[in-house]
Amino acid sequence: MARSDFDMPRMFAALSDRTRLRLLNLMRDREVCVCYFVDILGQSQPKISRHLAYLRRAGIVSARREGKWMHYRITRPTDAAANAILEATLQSFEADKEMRADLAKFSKACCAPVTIGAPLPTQLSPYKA
Amino acid sequence: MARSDFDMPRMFAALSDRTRLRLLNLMRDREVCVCYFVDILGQSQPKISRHLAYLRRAGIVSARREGKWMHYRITRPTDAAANAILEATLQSFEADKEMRADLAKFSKACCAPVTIGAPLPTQLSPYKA
DNA sequence: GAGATATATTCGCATCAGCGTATATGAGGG
DNA sequence: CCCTCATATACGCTGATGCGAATATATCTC
Repeated sequence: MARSDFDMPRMFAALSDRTRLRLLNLMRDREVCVCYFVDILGQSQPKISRHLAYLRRAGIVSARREGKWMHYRITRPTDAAANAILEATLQSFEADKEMRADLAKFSKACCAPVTIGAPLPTQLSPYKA
Repeated sequence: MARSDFDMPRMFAALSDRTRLRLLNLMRDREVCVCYFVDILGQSQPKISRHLAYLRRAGIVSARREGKWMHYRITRPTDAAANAILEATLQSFEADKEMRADLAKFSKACCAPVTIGAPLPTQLSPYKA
């Protein structure tokens, strides 16, 4: 059930940036290493890192360290409404050209014989509706 | 179907403010006159007006003039995903104490023998899921 | 058209977001 | 330890946002 103390405006603020939406798109079904974000979005590492921190502060993603690498994944909000909103947002990416292109680049990067050097992304169990 | 050129970040930015969410809550099933917003939220008229303008620029609400009064109502985005997000957001208000209190004040204001002086809100046909 | 009412806009200010650049932290390998 | 690599954070700048206060616009009434 929904918790009335969830900070909805904060979540919306986190979603109000194109770069952050692209990051979420890449994390939709898997845990992703920061270096993939940098490579695929073609943007500076500090910028990516800052946006990931923003998403983390909003409670939308969580991070896990593995050696030198940091893996980010989407954290499902405990608030039911927030979760529904996030799900609808993620679904909207399917109709977005750039988002699809990002995912395509992602598959390419992960299937290449020599990867970026970072560990391969971990496929997560599919979300329950 | 979803239009890929819809400005999703802009919509999220519009939703990232508590005051604007409260305005949307009051408009959920009806057209509402500005003076009701001012009365119920207990905030200054320019502030309410500015937030309504923000919502309008984001394409979430539209306005209709009736004499001296302006009536605002929610505009359903043509983008399907945006519409789903907006719907989930509106539903989330049902679990929110302050939102419910706002609606209660609203009923009271509209059922009072002498209203604020503004025209009564127009009930809109229920939205289709 | 003068006054009253409802609403919108402007202004000035404080705060915050986003960016590039530079630097700090943290882990691994010699 | 020192070096390197991956990532995070600090700094300084610019532009946007939110606010109260004041002012402008639009409509109605007389």
